Amino acid sequence: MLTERRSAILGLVIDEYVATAIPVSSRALVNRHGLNVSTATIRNELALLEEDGYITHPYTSAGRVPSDRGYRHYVEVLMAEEPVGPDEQRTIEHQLHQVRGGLDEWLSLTATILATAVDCVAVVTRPRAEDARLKHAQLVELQGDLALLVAVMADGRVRQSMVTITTPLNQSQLNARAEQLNLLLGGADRAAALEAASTQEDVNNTRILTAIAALIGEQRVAEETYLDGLQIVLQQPEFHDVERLRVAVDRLNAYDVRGLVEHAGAADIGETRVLIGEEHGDVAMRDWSVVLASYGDGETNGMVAVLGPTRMHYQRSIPRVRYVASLMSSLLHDVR
Amino acid sequence: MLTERRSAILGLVIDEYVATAIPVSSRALVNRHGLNVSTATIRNELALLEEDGYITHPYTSAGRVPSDRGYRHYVEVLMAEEPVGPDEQRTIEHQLHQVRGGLDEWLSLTATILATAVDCVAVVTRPRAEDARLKHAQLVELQGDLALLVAVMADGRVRQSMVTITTPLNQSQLNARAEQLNLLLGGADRAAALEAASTQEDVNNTRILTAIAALIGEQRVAEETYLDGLQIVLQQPEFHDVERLRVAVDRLNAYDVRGLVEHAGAADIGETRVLIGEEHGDVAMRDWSVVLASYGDGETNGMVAVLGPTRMHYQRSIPRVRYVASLMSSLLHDVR
DNA sequence: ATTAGCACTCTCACCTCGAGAGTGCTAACG
DNA sequence: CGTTAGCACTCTCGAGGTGAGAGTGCTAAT
Repeated sequence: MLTERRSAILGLVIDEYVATAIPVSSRALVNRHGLNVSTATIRNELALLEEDGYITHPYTSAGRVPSDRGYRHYVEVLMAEEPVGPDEQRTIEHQLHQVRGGLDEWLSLTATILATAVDCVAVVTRPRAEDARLKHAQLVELQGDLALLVAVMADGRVRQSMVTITTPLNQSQLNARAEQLNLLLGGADRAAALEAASTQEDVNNTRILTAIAALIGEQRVAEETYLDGLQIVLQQPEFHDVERLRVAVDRLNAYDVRGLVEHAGAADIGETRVLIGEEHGDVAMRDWSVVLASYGDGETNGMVAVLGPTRMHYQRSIPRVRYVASLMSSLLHDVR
Repeated sequence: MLTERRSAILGLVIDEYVATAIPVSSRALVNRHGLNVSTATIRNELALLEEDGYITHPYTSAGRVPSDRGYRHYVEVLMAEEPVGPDEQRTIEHQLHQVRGGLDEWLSLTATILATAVDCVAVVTRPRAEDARLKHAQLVELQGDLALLVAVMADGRVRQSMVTITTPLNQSQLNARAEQLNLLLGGADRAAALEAASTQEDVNNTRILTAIAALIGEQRVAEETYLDGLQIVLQQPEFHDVERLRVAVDRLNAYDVRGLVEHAGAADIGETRVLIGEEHGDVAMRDWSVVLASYGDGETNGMVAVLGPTRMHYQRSIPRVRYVASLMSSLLHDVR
């Protein structure tokens, strides 16, 4: 059972540990929070909290460290979110409005801003329609029998690939051909494009349509996720140790952001998901937590997330991830 | 003066140090290379090499470590390149032919292959024409007064940006407009596009042409350089120390590859440049060396480079960088 | 010019040891 | 019965000390 007092003590333990990264002792709790009980009483409570699995012991005579379960309780029950103050909002919006370039630059800046705001690794994915549809295809003459196919998707993604044409066509012929196929396809998804490809008599049309289908279905993690903050998170005291630092660098390099999104499921817009330690399924990342939110209009969506040690400042990171996601939603809305 | 024997000894010191990462002693040299002189003689020679600045001493009683100057002499005079054997060639070519996707995937795979082949960080830049020229522009209707401008460059780059149109145009009107501007521009470079923009009566044309000019001139490092091997190079013994490891991660994240290319100058196709330690001008990277080569047809060029500690296996890395660059040149030629 | 010999220097790994931080338990207290 | 003082016990951590080992640099002999 989690009495009220015990619960409050758990909150203090977590606040303290998050702030210092040092296992917290009964004394530290009494001294630094003006409790009216003795350290012995606190020790009794701590022992009970440990029995219930909310905290642990690195070794017999060290202070207490929160467990995944402890953090979970904290995030769901105890924590008071630290709102994004007006100044901070202004700073973030100001930085975002600096962007002169396109969407990419915007997304990558967002990752940087978020990373510095919460001292974690930040990940932002490019907005993407659930079911990808073609908006417009174009063919550009390259050389001889080679043409460049450029496909613009309904969500604004632009993709290209090369297509070999059996008989060389000049640019105006290519234009005509593209126009013809655009009319034929008119907002097709991948399946429809493949279907169309299979019913064509003309070899070139089949090739082009197949290539279009491939582009519609294509997933390119590298170009669709923007990431920053590796150096920042590695400053955290948990990485003062060589081995841990090396492991962290390795892990973060190999870390599969796609897997993360899939495991978290599509968070609803406005909602924030928190995955603590082992909760996100990846054992290799058991010491890491993830806070993520989706943004977009429900049709075309992207994701904003931060990745940090389980000893993360949830009070700050959760509202900030939520704020940035909502900001992205509205900016995206304004642009469209 | 660098007598023949002294020079040979320098070679041995470097071979030894490159292999072990341990400062090399007079004894190690005599034992491991069957020299017919005593350690004392070697010590005398080492003292003279040190006087001339080819090697140094971490502290009074440690072995010798090569200096930048020592490596430079080694690379230019002493070194025997380790050729890329037929097996290795086959493996590399085989891996490269696996690629199904586009140029990007190809470049990123190249970086990975090179990184594992030489145990360094590998950098590959996307081929790019010296003076960027437009090949074809296209406008796609998005929503209301917003259109997506897609520009294909002569070197195959595809770039997009949004353009606001004063009065909404439907897709076929946009097509016509694009066609008109394509005819007007016909392979223009940035200056010509700006020139054309300034002489237009129509506001929309001016906007579109200005946007095209911006796209032609745009440099996007993130999307034009492919990098791999961070984890690999960090395995090297020099990074067993926490502080060095952290510094290396920081540095490599912040490292400005563009600056590197600029400082190295445009290496001629077929030529390999080596920048050792402080030679590349960036003090922060004084412990790092760079081996780079250009590839392409002289018009449309890219760069291949590896980045590693000055204690790099130059014998392997130089021929491998050269080989990969020439491979890229011919593959690029075949595709075009 | 080469070399054996030797004194000297510096590092590194290892050990010990005591201080300090914390806990857990017990017995007493209101 | 919850709370608390007291105390024994455990474990870590840093300081200091030490000896072995690795290497050099010098000198004097060949």
